[in-house]
Amino acid sequence: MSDIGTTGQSRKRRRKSRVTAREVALRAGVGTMTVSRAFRNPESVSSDLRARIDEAVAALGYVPNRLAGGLASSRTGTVPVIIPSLSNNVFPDIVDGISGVLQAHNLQMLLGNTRYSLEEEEALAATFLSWSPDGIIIAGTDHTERTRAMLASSGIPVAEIIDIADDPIDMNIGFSHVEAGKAMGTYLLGRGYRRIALVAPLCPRDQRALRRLAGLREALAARDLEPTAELLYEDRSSWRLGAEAVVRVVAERPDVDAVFFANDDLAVGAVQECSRRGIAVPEQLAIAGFNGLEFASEIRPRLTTIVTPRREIGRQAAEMVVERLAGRAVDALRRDLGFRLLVGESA
Amino acid sequence: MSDIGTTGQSRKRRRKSRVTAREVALRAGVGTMTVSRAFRNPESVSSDLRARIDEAVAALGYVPNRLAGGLASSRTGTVPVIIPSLSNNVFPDIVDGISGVLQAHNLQMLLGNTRYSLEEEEALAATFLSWSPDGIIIAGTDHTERTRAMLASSGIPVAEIIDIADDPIDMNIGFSHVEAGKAMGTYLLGRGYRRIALVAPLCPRDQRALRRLAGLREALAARDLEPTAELLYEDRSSWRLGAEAVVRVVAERPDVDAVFFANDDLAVGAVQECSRRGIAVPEQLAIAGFNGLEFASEIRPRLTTIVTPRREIGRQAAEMVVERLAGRAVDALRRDLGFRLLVGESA
DNA sequence: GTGAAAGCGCTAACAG
DNA sequence: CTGTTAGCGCTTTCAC
Repeated sequence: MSDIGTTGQSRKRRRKSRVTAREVALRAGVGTMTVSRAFRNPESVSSDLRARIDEAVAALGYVPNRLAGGLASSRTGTVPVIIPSLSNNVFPDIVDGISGVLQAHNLQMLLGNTRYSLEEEEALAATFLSWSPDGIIIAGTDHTERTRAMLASSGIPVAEIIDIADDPIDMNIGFSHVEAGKAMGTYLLGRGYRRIALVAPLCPRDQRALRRLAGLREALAARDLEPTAELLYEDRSSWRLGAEAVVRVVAERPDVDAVFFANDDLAVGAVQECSRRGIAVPEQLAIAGFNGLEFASEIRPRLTTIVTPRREIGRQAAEMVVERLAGRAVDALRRDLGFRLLVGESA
Repeated sequence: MSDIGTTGQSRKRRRKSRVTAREVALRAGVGTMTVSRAFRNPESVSSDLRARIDEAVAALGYVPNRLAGGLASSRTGTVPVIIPSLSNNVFPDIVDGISGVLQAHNLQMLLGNTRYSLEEEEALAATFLSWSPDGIIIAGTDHTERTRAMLASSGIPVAEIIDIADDPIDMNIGFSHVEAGKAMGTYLLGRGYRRIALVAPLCPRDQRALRRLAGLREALAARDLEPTAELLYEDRSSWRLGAEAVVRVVAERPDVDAVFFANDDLAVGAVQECSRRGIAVPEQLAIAGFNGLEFASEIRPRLTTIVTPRREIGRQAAEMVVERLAGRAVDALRRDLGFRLLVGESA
């Protein structure tokens, strides 16, 4: 309607119909079916025809239309991955693990970002499902009812990752955030800390972070203790936020002897701020983090934290999906990969 | 073929054909066309029919098949984004900028990761194009011939981002990495440093990092100087790598008075290592980074670095694509967003 | 405002 | 190993 011919920059709205398999077939003097086969299973076509097809494909610049292929075969070779965030360093690791496996099996990964919103997650799930994916990997085990229903009735392999649930939709691989929090709590108590503060982001929902806190509280409760202070932030976790948080904690509750941060970003920011303010870590204040990101061991004092098997979670989740797609049964539908306490010098 | 009926976990290979628009139409007592319209432009359907359709959709759990829709309309509402890495903190910022805009315009972002390989980039481009995207955003301006050809002939809006080129495929938005490197070089020279070492990752190719070095070399050359040392690493950049690099530089060339790291990760690792080894920064050794990531200003001494307009690049790139799709001409096809020297205490 | 017909480009299923 | 026949489920186009 508003093509600006003169500049040449406004391309034709109606994309010039691409080269089709039939054109290739005509040029190569074969049937379209043979072209189709040559693409998906070259061995199933005689080398003679294959050569002629290859020539035609190259000459015409043919690119198969996957929409048509998907519509006809109802297999698209795509596996959407739905995660809450990209900036959180935790997810790139997971995604890397996933993409390596998928790529090796000629599956295309589609990435969706929920920004920690269950509503956006639901919208993403619906959109992705409307693309007829072969399988789907989704972070977390907390979803809206509709999301669960859609995924459950989709008929494709669904892998929920990072957290573990009692009633997964289908496959589930991760570790218990409650147990991890408890482990850290037990460790801190074992080191003699008693007045422990908790700091976590309250992203509209980061249920997992909250579960870690719950676990820590459990550990305290087992000794008839409770957190000396709790700080929940709305903002996205960052070093700066951790720095601010530790300052607030110390100001409001000078008696606190240890702070558990729900993630390493916060914790590292706090450690740095302490060193700037001359607060001795861990003598005056112990600091613990969560995730075991690279930089946690690069600062001094090294951060005491929980290392999570992120890449492995991604790898195994993708493999489970791949196995299913291959028609093979998956031996363990629910896998708890655990975690590891990494004792640094900060707590 | 190998359905394992007993466990129930091996779903039917042939997914039970989903609810179609016709079933909805039958139930609502309308034509399929009306169902289609009700979905895409509710206002164009009488409220009476719309209500009946809504009821049927809800009752049947109808989800439109986008493959069929895309095939028929040749518009899919998708915009693939091809980037070299996710773990590099630079890209999440860009992707965030992009996704915000796309989401607001009901476009779906598809993310592809090249791992800094032009071959993988080519494969990704081909795959994505085979999904009939509405537009495409791709990091960098260095591509294989075939990638360029495919993108150029695709007929859709193509935005190359982060770097700027003399002959972009279509739209181009970013900043000059050469100029940025030069700016840093000029700054370091202005501060009196003369024996400057360069450290960069030699990811099978991170042309942009190399261009930053080239720019710095230019600045030196303008004063008849050249780098005192150059260290190129194959591995992925990390704090650890930066720490190792600075140790090597100091060991091999104790006369070096400043080190330019091609990214902040390396630089921060180096600063930390120096503080551990008692090397005074910047008195004994000045350190400069590149990108302006959050943590660069959270360590002490604060890192001197170049802040790049990552989010803005993503935002504008997406907007350009959106404008094009709306049929409007884009005023500036090539945009240099510049960069900003952030002077910290490290150099 | 609504519907009927005719594909979009590919692949499943069969026949040869 | 190769070709033919039918669609996949939607949207375009054009009547009504």
